[in-house]
Amino acid sequence: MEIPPVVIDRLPLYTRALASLEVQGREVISSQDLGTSLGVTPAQIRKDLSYFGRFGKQGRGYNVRKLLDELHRILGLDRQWRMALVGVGKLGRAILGYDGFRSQGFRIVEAFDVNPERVGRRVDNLTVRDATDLEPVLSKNPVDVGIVAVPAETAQDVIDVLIRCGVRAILNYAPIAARVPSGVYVKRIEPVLALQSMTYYLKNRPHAPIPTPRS
Amino acid sequence: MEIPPVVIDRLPLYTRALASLEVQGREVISSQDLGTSLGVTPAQIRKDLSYFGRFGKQGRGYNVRKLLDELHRILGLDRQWRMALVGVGKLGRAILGYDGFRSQGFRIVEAFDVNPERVGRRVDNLTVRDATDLEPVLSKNPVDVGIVAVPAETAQDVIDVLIRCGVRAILNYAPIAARVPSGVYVKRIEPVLALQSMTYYLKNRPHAPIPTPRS
DNA sequence: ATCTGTGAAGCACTTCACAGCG
DNA sequence: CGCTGTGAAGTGCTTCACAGAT
Repeated sequence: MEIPPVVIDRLPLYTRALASLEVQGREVISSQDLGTSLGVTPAQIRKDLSYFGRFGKQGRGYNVRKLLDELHRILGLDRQWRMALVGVGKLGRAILGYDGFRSQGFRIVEAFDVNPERVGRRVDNLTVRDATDLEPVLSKNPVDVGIVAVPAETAQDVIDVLIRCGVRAILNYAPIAARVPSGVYVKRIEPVLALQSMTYYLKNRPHAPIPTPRS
Repeated sequence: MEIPPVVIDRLPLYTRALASLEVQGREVISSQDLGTSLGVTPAQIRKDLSYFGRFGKQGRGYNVRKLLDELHRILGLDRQWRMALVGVGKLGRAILGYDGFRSQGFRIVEAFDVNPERVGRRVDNLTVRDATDLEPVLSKNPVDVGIVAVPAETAQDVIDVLIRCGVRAILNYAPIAARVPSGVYVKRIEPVLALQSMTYYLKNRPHAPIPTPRS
C-alpha cells in the first residue's frame, strides 16, 4: 500500500511522545490523550496507525510499550544508521558536537572538509578527512545518510558526489534547493526559511499586543 | 483572502532563488525556468503568485528585481526583525555564531540562560542575561521572535514566558511539541525528526545500490 | 461505557488547460 | 508564438460518524 508522506512525517512525533510516556511509566494511552499532548486530532492518529495495522484495543487504547516497538520497527529505528558529515566549519562542528543524533541511533562515522587547515584535525573522536577522499572512503565503507554543511556554492557538487557513493538520504543544512534523482530523500534544515514564512503572519500586527490566554 | 499556509511556506524559497538570479544579473525569468531550478511545477509558481497580484508579463515572464521586491514586501522582509535567544548552551552558542540570520534581517538582540556560569558572559557582542530577567527585559524592549534552545524539560515553560512577553513567533530547537495559543506561530528545527522519517524509505533497500542517474 | 478502526464525506492543495496579452 | 493568470478538474489528506470489540 502507498502511504501518504505526511503520515510518515508524523510517526516520529508519535514515537517521541510515546518514549516520554514510557519513561513516565504510563502503560496505556488513548488516541484522544496522545492527540491532545501533540496538537493532533485523535481521528488522525487512529487513521495514521491504521495504515500499518491494528495496534489498539477497543475500549482501552494503545499499549505504550507495544506501540512504541511497532513504530520503531515501521520507521526502521530498531537499528543503527551511519552518517557522513561534509563541511567541518562552525556549523559542521556544532553538528558533530550535538548529542541528539547518537542517542537516537544515528552515528556520524566520517567527517570531510576541503580546507587543509581542518583536514587531519580530531573533532569529537573523528579525524577530519580531505574532501577529495570522499568517494574512495565511502565506496569502501558506505554510509546511509549524508549531512551537508558546506557553503551554498559547493553544496550541489557535494550532494552529487554523495549520491554517486550510494547515499540515499541527505540532511541538507546548505541554503539551496538540492536537485536529486528520484529515490533519494532530502530534508532541509533551514531556520531562515522558517523565520521568513512566520514574518508573513507577524507583519501587520501591532508590536507585542496583549497576550491571548491559552486556547 | 485566506492564503493556504503551504503557499506562504514556499514564498521564501522563491525569494532566495530570485536573489541568486539577481546577483547573476538575470533580469527576467519564466515560471518554467524558476520551477525547474527549484523542483516546483511552473503552474504552482504562477498560482502561488496569483494570490497576491499579477506580477508577470505574458509572453515574457517575471522581472526578477520587481518580483523580488514584491515578495520581500509580502513576507515582511523589508524590515529588521528582533529576536531573543533562550538557552546559551552548546546549541545556543552555535545559533549566536550563525551569520545567516543577520544577513537576512534577523537580529538576535538578547540572550538568556539559567546557568549562573553563563550569565554575564559576553558571547558574540551580547551579554548573557539571567533567565529570571526575561520578563522585565522583554516587556520593556519587546522582540518579535523567540528562539528556544533549552532542554526539553524546561522548553514549554520558556515558551509560556515568551508568549506572556508578547512574542508571537517561536523558533523551537527543543525536542517537544510546543503548545501555544492560536495567533502564535511555532516552527520547529529538528534534524532528528527529519532523519527518523527518511529511514522509513531507506530501511528495506539494499545498502548502497547502483546510483540512479539524474532524473 | 469506552475507545478503536474505517468507509464515506469534506476540505485543501495541485495540476490542467486554455483564454488572453505582449 | 511564448508565457501569464485562472477557473475547473483532479488528487491527496483530514475529519466525520458509527459499527464493532472489550
